[in-house]
Amino acid sequence: MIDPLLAADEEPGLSAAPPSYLSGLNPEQLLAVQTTEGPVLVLAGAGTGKTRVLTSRLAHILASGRARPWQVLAVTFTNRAAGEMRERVAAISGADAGKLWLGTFHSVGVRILRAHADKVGLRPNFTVLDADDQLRLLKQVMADANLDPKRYPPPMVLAAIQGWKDRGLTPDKVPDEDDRAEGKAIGLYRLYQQRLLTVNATDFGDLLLLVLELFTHNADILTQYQERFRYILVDEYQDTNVAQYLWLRLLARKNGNLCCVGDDDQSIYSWRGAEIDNILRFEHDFPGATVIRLERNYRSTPHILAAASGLIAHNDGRLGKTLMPGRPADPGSTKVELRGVWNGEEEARFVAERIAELERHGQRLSEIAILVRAGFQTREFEERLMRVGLAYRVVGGPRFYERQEIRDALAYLRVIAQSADSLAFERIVNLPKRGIGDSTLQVVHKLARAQNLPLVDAVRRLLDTDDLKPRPKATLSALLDQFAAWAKLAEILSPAELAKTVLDQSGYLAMWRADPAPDAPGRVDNLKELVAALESFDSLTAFLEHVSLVMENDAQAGAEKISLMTLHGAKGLEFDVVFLPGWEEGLFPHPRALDEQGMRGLEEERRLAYVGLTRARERAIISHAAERRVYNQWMHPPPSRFLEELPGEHVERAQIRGLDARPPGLAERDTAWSAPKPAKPAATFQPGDRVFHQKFGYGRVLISDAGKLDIEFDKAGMKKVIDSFVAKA
DNA sequence: ATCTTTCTAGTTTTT
DNA sequence: CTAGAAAGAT
Repeated sequence: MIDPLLAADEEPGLSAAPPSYLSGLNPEQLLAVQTTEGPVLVLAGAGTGKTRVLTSRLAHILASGRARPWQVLAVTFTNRAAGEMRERVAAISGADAGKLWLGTFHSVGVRILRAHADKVGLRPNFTVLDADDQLRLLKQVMADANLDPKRYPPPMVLAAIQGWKDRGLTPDKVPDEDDRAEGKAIGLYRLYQQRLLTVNATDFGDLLLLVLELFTHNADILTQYQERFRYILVDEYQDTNVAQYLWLRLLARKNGNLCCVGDDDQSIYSWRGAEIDNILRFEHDFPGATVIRLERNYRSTPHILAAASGLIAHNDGRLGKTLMPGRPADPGSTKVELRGVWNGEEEARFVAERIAELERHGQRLSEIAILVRAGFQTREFEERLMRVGLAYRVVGGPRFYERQEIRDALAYLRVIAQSADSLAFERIVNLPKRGIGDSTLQVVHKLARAQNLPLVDAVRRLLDTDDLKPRPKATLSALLDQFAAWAKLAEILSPAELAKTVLDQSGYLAMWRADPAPDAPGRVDNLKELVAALESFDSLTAFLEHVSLVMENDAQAGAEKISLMTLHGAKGLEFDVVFLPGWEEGLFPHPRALDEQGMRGLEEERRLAYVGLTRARERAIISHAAERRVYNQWMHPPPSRFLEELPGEHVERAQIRGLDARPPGLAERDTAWSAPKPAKPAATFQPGDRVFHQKFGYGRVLISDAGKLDIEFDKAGMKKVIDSFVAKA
């Protein structure tokens, strides 16, 4: 309901005081909240109160009676952001925030798609496949097409398909010259889409692409949504891809009330198809747009702000914002701290010691974060923190729903909810072991492919023939009966009860109980946890959708623990103290980003560094190691080029040394030099030995003759090498 | 059909 | 190094 008093506030002269949700906003923020009509681009620098503006704007639109909750579409980038926004809008404007169309692009997409599934060839209970299933499906399609996966690596083909989907391209719209895998990829894309429809499933990209298709081919449906959504809000606009842009354009075409909030300096998802041009071109795409800049930063100390600004200034192609300190300079505030260490181990020790020290001075652990470039870097810190007894949590680490036993259990539920889900069926058809092996499945696959059937249907038909051997046939027949029985049970049991029954009767739980492996009990526990998680859902489909779209891992949020996460994962968060380890060439900027994207890649890495720095309120502590072991290989990376780009007057080197001198701490810690890596024993090599060479990588010895080796290297081919240059692998 | 061994290839970020 | 696939053994 609209509060008439609040609505009256909009009438000039009648209002006694501005509504409470407007108080405390600075002039730019206020403008961003109150400019409700027409296209608006809000360029919100880090820490400038973006979330506040978004929620106030939503509240304002609702409270002023401009729209009812279900007439507002608000899309965010993460589920976390969506949840937070819903909560805050509810707190400000009271009722009905639950009726807002508020969620990620993908969750809004799936909602629309389920309502009109028939229009795109799906049934409403379609499954959303995760990355793993996508790849398996593509591998099957490629096998059917007799394509050698060695020659055309499935992950590359899948990446191409995803890239096309991100750009809103269906198979027939992909230009021939964009084809990959020697002209095979477009055809595979088409077959892959066909197979998805057959098994009544979509992948992530489809949640955007198919909605786009739905809208462009059904003018009436498009109109319906255009009229419904009177106001559209988009968060993190810099990370939208082309498909999402086209989506928004279609939906906003009618009334034009599109407000996009973003920061071009924080665009870090180009590898996922994000198109930074979307935000750079907004004024061009939406003529007459109002552009509002939020440049007053209330989060970080002036030193941190200046360091981050100085760094990002090295990027070209920015819209240009200048972050101004919104809080007074505190004479006691520290500069950005920079620390060189000997190796990764010492880095972890340094960070842990520093944290312990801060904690002694009253710093809360929940306000400390260690932000790394790549997931594997967390391990060293975990080990150290565990050893010294500092509580931590890894945010976005291995996800609960991605564990093997959970995926297996989910596969059972998926088949029950949607029998055509062939990927799920295949996963559990022989789990626990039922004697259904390759040869049997081969027969099933052949029929399924020939007739374009889901696997279950293919099995059902084969039961009437003699194409299957008697024993597997009987087993499959029993299994299908079991599935039918469970499907019936699903109608009367709660999802949690159903899951319990299925895990029991299928023998899946018993399988793990009987497993002597040390991790088996943990898996049984996880399965119990899964059942517990199911209890808060009243429909199986709702739960499965939650699993596929909401990959959150926020169970322990708020606990008094250090947060350990990737830089990507930290976007949108803030902490008192932020550690930024691993600022070395070869790690950060990540060479792969450079290889694939060149200058653009470097700029994105720099933005990532910027995001990292601007997470910090009080302290940012950067470190780099002189020596690091990566995959069994010692690297001696120079410090990251980003270090030189930080403005010197806002940075404090912990110990004064030249950037490329030996790392500090070395002279004091003579152990580091006097006991370097154990001296290489003069190893002798036999033909057939696996060896490692600093330059040529791994290889195999073919001939060994008086210290001279002929080696066939995996990558570099045949080389003659002196034996002291290689080590046993 | 399933278990065991051998080999190879891939190593970032995530809705 | 390690996961996953292929090949070989039971």
